[in-house]
Amino acid sequence: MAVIDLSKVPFPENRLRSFLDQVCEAHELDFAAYAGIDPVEQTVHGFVNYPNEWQNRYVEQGFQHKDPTLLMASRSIAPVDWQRLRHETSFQTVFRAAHDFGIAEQGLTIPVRGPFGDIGLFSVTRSCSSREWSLLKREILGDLQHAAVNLHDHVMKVSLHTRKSAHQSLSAREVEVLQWVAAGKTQQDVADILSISNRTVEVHLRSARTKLAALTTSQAVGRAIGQGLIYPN
Amino acid sequence: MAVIDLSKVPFPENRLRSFLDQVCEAHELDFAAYAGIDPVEQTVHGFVNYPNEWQNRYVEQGFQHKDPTLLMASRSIAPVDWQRLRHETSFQTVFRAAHDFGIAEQGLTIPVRGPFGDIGLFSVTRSCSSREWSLLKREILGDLQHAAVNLHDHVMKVSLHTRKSAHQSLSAREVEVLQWVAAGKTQQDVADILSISNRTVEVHLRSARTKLAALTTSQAVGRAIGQGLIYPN
DNA sequence: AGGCGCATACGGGATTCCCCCAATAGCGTC
DNA sequence: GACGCTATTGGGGGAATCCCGTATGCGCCT
Repeated sequence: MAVIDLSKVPFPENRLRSFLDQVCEAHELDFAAYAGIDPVEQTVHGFVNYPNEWQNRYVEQGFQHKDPTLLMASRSIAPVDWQRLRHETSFQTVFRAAHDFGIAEQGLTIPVRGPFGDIGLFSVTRSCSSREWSLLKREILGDLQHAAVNLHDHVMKVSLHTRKSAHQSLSAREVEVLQWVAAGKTQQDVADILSISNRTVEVHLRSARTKLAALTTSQAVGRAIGQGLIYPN
Repeated sequence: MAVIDLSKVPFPENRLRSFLDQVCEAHELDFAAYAGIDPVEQTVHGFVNYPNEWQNRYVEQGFQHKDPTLLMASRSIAPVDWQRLRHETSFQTVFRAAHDFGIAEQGLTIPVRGPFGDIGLFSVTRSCSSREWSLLKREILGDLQHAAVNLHDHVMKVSLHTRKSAHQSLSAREVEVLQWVAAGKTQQDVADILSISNRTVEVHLRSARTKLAALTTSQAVGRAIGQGLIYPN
């Protein structure tokens, strides 16, 4: 998965970086970071506030693949406080390294999801005691949540044109067929249900696989569910 | 600024209703409503604050299928202010009817998405001028966002729990195989990847299908994703 | 009017999957 | 130690899928 650092892009995206600074300043935070995961393009758009040295180190070590804060938050609905991850070994690995760059263990990651399986992860950190942290958190969590949503909304709107070219949606018939297949029907079953030829069913499936860039029908079903095109059964 | 932290409230079912009341009271709102859409079970769990007469009317007329606030919010990342929907004919239809029940046109709907395609829609209304509304909105949007996330998180955790208890879980190996199949690998591919026989892969798949009560592997993949056992690729 | 996407239908051949069967070895539990 | 569960491996045969095509009609858009 390619990691694209938006802060180095000569676009108005540089405003995003300064937005992070504003958030930190307004809420007495040390650092903030955003990572937007685009499931279609398999890319991660990120921009952070952290020291450059730590950014480099982070990517060098491939921490984005094992960072428990990202893993946990990408499966969660609500914000994830890093304190709850203390006991995990991967947490130790990443944060022992982070400590050398002045990054504290107090922090949280807020996940935001869009309608196309896109995920935004907004993290903030602050060096302080646990007590202070929990007080501060209660006070600013609403604002952070709001900021996270706006951030992700903005980033996704920006990369909407990219998505449109890559994400061709399925035809109504293809969705219909795929939905039945996901419900455990064979091609012949679907043909009977829809009163069409089993050959035609196969054509629709083939087309759906192509559009979803799936090698097998099973993968196509998984992708379609992941993108909310069909519902699991 | 009063913040009701749902994460700390242990929820018996009927508390959800009173939580809506608390939100309204804390933020000077008239009504609040939550609708949780579970794509797996094809169900909608709703809690509202509205007058009972309006609830009945709403469902009678099938407004949930044309209500533009729900349609728009279910496609959006950020909160949707109802003012932006004024011009739509479906908005007129619904809100002309709503007006007779004392429900104002000032309102907004906050969408929240979970990792499995589940969507929560949290709506609040208030009878006031546009100016007042936009001022109030700016002040409480963060808290509302926070409340929406916690609400959805809680509802989904409850329904996930009931779901999990009903299903037997797969073995580690079965999950592993299924995850690779969902990634588009053939049985032989998986066999090579895991350095086992393709026959063994097939046995695991068969076992997984049986446990998931799936007729085909595609359905098993769909079910596994729907239950959060594996992740779409 | 022509181009394009979609839905429909058909075929042959290669591949894969699915289901029946049986067997061994490890690991934890009763 | 017997029992149960899991992981592993194997064969054979039939069914289904997948991939390579071709072809027609229909609607939409420029």
